[in-house]
Amino acid sequence: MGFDDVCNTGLGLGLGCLVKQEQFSQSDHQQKKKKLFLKHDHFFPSLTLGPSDDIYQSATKIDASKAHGESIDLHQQTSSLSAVSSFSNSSVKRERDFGGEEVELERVSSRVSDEDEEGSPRKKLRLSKEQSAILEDSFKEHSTLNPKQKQLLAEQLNLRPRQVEVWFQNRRARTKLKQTEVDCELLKKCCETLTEENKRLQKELQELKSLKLTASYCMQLPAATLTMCPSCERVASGGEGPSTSPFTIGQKSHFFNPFTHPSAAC
DNA sequence: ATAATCGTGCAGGTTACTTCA
DNA sequence: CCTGAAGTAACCTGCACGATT
Repeated sequence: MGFDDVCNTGLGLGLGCLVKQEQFSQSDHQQKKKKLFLKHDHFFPSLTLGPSDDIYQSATKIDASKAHGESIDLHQQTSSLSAVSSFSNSSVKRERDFGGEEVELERVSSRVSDEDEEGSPRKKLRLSKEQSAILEDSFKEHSTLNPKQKQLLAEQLNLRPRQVEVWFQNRRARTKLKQTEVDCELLKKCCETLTEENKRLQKELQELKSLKLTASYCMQLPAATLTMCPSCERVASGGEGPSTSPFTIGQKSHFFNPFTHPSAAC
């Protein structure tokens, strides 16, 4: 009935999530991790990949309020970043670039405390509107980064690769959270629809039961043998067996619908 | 061929900071 | 000015996987 029209999901909570092929052609490493993506990251939510107003609202407001231009903003962030670097206990790790040669990249180890020698708490920069926009564009292209893309983005944005990496991780998490909320809302609606459908069917069942009792009483026949077809008005007794009976109550094709045949009642 | 080890990246969760109503 | 909520950068932990030994 209307359920599919309302829900139109088939409860298949792919729910508008499409497999994004691009994700599987990011890099050799990511191709190798295809299984992992299939498990975790093969949905590409339709609602959250565009620049989400609520997500970027604050950043926009910040920049609008600053009104000093990007250069100042970037400069502030640069100094902020250098401050971060100074206390980040930056362990130098080696990341392979695509030529196979190893490039030394300053990298904040995620397993190392982010306090510097003085024990000052971690600083937190705010990405500028421009930086956010570029990151967002990149995320639209591919929600994961290979090392070279990460490095290029970091250079372009004057950020550390680690910061780009973290931004993408957080962005994926936000996307997933949004999608989960959407899915949850959809499930709620489906649940409500199913509940109503269930109520309606229960009610219909009750009416059918009472109708059946009334009909059997009027015809003075045992309820078990009542097999009259309302359309052809032929009556078959229960003793004739299902093979010879043109219909039974249980047979859907001849099932009497009291709602479409109200005049057939006694 | 197989197991152990290492490096890396990710998801999920948390913390700490910023901004704003 | 104070405060709580929301947003988010940065971090931690555990896991999976591939490469190397």
